[in-house]
Amino acid sequence: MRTQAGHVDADVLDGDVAAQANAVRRPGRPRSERAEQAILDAALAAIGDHGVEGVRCEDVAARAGVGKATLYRRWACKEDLLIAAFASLKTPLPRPRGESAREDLIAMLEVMAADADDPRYARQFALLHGEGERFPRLVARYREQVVEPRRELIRSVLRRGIATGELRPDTDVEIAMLTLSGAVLARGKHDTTPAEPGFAARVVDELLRGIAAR
Amino acid sequence: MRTQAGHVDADVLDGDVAAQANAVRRPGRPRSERAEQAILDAALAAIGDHGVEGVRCEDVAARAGVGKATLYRRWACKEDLLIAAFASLKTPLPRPRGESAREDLIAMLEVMAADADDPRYARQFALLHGEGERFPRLVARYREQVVEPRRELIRSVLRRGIATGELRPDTDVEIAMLTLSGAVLARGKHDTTPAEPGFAARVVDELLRGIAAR
DNA sequence: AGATTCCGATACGGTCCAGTTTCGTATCGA
DNA sequence: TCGATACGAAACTGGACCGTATCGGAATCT
Repeated sequence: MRTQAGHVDADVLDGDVAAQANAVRRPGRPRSERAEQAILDAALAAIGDHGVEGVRCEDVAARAGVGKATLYRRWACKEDLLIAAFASLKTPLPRPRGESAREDLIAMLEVMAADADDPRYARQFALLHGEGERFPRLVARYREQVVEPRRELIRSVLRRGIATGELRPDTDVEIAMLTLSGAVLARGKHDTTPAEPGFAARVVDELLRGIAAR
Repeated sequence: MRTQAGHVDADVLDGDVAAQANAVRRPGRPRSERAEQAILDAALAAIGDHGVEGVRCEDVAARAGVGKATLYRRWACKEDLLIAAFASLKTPLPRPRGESAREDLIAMLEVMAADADDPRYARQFALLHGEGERFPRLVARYREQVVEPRRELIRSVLRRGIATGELRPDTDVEIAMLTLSGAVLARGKHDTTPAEPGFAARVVDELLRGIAAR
């Protein structure tokens, strides 16, 4: 029993909402909302600098200008903190405008490519490729809340394109989705491809028209 | 000065070759070749189980049925051991048969997809996505010796296909390469796509003919 | 035989770091 | 003002793990 009274697991998921809904105000000095946000921001910065495994709670507290106790009063362990930090990093996906599959896909990939260039996100990719052993709940949550929604959005755009006749009816949606998102993943930050401008459009167009002659 | 006499850095890269070339036989009991191989195998198994960061030298020695001293007599530090372990894991890439770009690409992707399903390899992907901070030399070596050769091979197949007229002359080789290898990367082990049979062929074909209607 | 180097096993020192505790102080409701 | 809780700072505990040292014994050379 590590969490204190009033701090149940749900707080990890959406602490602010639960805190406000929980109208029974506790006596004593209220927790600093500023500190809370500073900790989450510091955690994200630390992830960006040292990777998920490399985050040190002491460092996070120092960056946030906060004592470690303040941190552990809110989250029971490191993984809970990381989960909350990722949850606080909201990336609104572009709503497909629905006019053309091509444009929607380009918009999607542009957002994903921009995210991949943000170190706070780039580190998260490692979670899916072996690093996540120490934080299984974090990995599961990341997949549910970040990876899968994006994939499903791409799938839906592809399906709509098939329905409207813009795309071939025999398109393998799953393969096309993996091809598109994989290109962004493979580009990464690490090699000689620094933030090319038309990257997303070129990927989409190359897949759309195919590279076979004729 | 940690390495012993006769053990220079080159040994880390290709210990066996250097040992045989170094014909000056040292007095005393020779090092066990069996132990050496057992350690490398154990290291690869440990990487597969716990990831690059999760490998414990103590565990590697135990798996190999070897004392830790035997391990440190050969490699000065953990990173050197990991480098040697990766180096010992040779994956012969298929020689492009050159008859058709399509077949060569499929063969390439099949090998890469099979590797991605091997936990000993799968963990390595994490190196490229943030985990490698602690082992910079390992990351550099992995990129040089594993990632780049594969990419270049794909590029060369694409270029040849353009030259023979099988592929469109205005194909963006880099984009196509990222798309193909990215699909393998994105598939990963982690989601609901367990070792599908025709995966590689479907990726290649979808890119070749395009998904746009008409 | 004797010197030398290796072997597996085990104990040890040192560092890093998650999580706890303590302390003096600040902020709330009553 | 009083009780309760929060705050930052810092000390502390305990475990994990890298790398070293030491041991008795084995293999190989001269």
